[in-house]
Amino acid sequence: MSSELSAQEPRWRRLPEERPGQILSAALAVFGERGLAAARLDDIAKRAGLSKGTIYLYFPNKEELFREVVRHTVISQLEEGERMVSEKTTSATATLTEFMQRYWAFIRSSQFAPIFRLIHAEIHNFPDLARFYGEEVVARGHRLVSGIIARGIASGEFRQMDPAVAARMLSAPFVMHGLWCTHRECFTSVAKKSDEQVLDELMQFYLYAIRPCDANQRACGTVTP
Amino acid sequence: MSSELSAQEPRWRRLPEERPGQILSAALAVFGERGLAAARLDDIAKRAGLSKGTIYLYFPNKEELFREVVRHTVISQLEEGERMVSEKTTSATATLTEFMQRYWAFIRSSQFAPIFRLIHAEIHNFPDLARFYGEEVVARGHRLVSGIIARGIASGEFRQMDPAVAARMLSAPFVMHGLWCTHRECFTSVAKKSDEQVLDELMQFYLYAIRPCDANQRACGTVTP
DNA sequence: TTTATATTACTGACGCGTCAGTTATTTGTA
DNA sequence: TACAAATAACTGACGCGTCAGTAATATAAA
Repeated sequence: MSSELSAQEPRWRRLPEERPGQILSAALAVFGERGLAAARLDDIAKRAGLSKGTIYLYFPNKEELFREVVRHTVISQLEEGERMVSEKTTSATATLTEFMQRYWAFIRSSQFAPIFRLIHAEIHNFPDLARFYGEEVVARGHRLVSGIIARGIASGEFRQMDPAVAARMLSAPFVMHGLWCTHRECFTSVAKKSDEQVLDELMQFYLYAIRPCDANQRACGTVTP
Repeated sequence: MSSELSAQEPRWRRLPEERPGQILSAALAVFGERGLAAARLDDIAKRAGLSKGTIYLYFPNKEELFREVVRHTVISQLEEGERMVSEKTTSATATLTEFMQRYWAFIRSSQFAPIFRLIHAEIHNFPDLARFYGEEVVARGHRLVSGIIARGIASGEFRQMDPAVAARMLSAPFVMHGLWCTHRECFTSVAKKSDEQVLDELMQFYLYAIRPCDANQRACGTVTP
């Protein structure tokens, strides 16, 4: 009924190496759209091009699959971040500029928004994952930025300030603008802006916010000890 | 069997005026914790101190209850915001400072985080609600800030810049820090900070970011047309 | 032929929504 | 004021659909 003459294309192939990855990325997509509870394993299976039973060959249950989706995605992002870090030692401003460009690209990638949504949606039910994310991703990212900022302060490129605070003040608008841009149809504030424009606005605003107040560098902004 | 001597305390009272509000606030709490799909109507009923059937006397189904929760909460917040706006006409800086204090209080209230979570979690399933939120709350808030900023630019209190951009750059870090502070146990970056400290950091950073570059006011930051 | 891999068909728990029945309150009547 | 009768508000058990998870079966590879 299905295939007319079908030169015996096998109905399916054994791909035990690739399955976990296929399942995880399909699951990320479906979880990201529907949320954990409303996501159906049948939909994940269909999206991954296999059947529901197969998922249970690789993951013990839905909850553990969810955990693995988050861990896997977050960790792969971390590793990508690591690569970004081990870089040249130009001026702090140049380093920061490049960091912001890459950070924005990461935030606008297809992985960021769903993971953000999932973690915040399930923060009560999976406090361990949220903790892991908060420490291994958010705090870690903040520490990375902190380092650049501290270097810039020392060199006189940036004004005197708490680098940890400065890191949060960079991260926060990037993340929020990422969310807004992911749903431009809802958030009219960024509806007519391109990603490049938004990045530009973010960079200009931030660089102004951390620059020394006068050319010949003396501490002026209030310093948080 | 149940009540020993019980001077016939009635098992329940007829409160048709108050029921919708009770149900809505219980629903906000449960939806906020569990998400739409995982929330049980029995739990909402229990929390509101009544039975599941009663909910269906006031709301046609779970989905419509959800819509009403979002609309009701968002609108009541809007009205509170309106009241805040119709205020004195002091300097733009003073107005902005007071706005930031109230904005932070609102973001740290018990209503903000669950609503934010719900809207972002269900953005695919309830695009109408998300749109409503994006336009009637986010964009509207941004317009409000825009106005203050524009006034400050005109008076020379703030540097030359696009007020719409400035509004987003205020909103974004406030919202993100609100989320982080709501889950301090996960986000170590703000774990040891009090709400007041965080607000202080936000205000100082932002006010520095929008102040004119030199005392005798000339445009200096790059201006986005 | 054997085994690992995958599919299909099935089961059982769970929760939404319903509605027959119960309880509080109001209204009519003495 | 007392006490039915009528009505409005509310309850909770149950039907029914929907999946998560499992068992039985099929197919590819070795």
